[in-house]
Amino acid sequence: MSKVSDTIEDFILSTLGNSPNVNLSRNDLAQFFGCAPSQINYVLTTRFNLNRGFVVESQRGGGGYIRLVKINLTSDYLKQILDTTLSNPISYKDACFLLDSLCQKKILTPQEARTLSFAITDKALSSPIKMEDKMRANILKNAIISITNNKENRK
Amino acid sequence: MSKVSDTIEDFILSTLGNSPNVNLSRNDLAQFFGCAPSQINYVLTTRFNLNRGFVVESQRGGGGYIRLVKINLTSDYLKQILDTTLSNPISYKDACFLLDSLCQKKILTPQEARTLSFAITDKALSSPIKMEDKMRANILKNAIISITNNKENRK
DNA sequence: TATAATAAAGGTCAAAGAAAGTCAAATAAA
DNA sequence: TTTATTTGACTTTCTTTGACCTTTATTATA
Repeated sequence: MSKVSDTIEDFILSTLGNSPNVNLSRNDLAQFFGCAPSQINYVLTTRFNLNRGFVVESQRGGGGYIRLVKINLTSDYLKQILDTTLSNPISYKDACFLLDSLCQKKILTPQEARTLSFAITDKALSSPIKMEDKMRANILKNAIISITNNKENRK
Repeated sequence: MSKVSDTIEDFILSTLGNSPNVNLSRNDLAQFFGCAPSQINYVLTTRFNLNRGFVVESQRGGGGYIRLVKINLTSDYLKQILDTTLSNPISYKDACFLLDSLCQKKILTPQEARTLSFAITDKALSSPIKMEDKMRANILKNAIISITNNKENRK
């Protein structure tokens, strides 16, 4: 019983294809999937956020739209991620999406991303005091800095 | 009078069959066996834990699920390491030596070892309560199991 | 033409619903 | 008696829905 949100996500991803952006209509999508319009917003905020490498623009009123842009500013993007996302606790799921997007932006190799994803599961970080998310952010921040720095030095 | 937990375990094992993973619904299982949902968790933690070669993933909320992944450690050497060295706290230095030796034994690739070494520095693990060594052991244990298992599955 | 009303988008937020997780008490088995 | 199992109340997480809000474009009117 696949979730509607997942279906919508897949649909948007497929309409996006390889192009760097796409325009959508919130109402049309909601109509098409027989859901509340606000569910489209839910999908956008949970699936197409900065962590996952997307920016959402929109316009209200007649002829309004929602525009999805895939971001690709590698070094600025990375700086931003380190300063924001990874300066706060982060859940395993969000961390995986982040790793994935860093991978697509060639900041990490798929193998590095995969290895890190294994190093930061809740189980791996299980601690008597509840701070897995905090540890995870810290580990990723340090690891990513080390990895990218290492690549720089090899050039 | 065979225990319900054993019956559930058998059932899960048979639905798993030879495939490396399976998706389950906690509520459906509980309903089917006429037991409390939490008993499913009991079965999972007692019968499908890391020691017995399983990893459990799950998702709550609408469309939630429980996913069982079977791991298989081929190397006896690795088994031993996980049961001894990595069942105790380990310093950064010792961890690096261990990663190196796993590398020489082709259990990890150099890149994997390097990535992990970045994930387990004292800085990455810095915690208000002194337990870096313990965290480090745990992270390595879980990451190495995942990595090696993943290689198996790709064969 | 300038302005006011209306329509046509999209946005927000909180409540309800749908799973799974935790933990401790009660019970059963060894 | 000790250990393992079973149960249920309570919690957390994720999804879905709907009522109400804001912004923008278009249309009607003075």
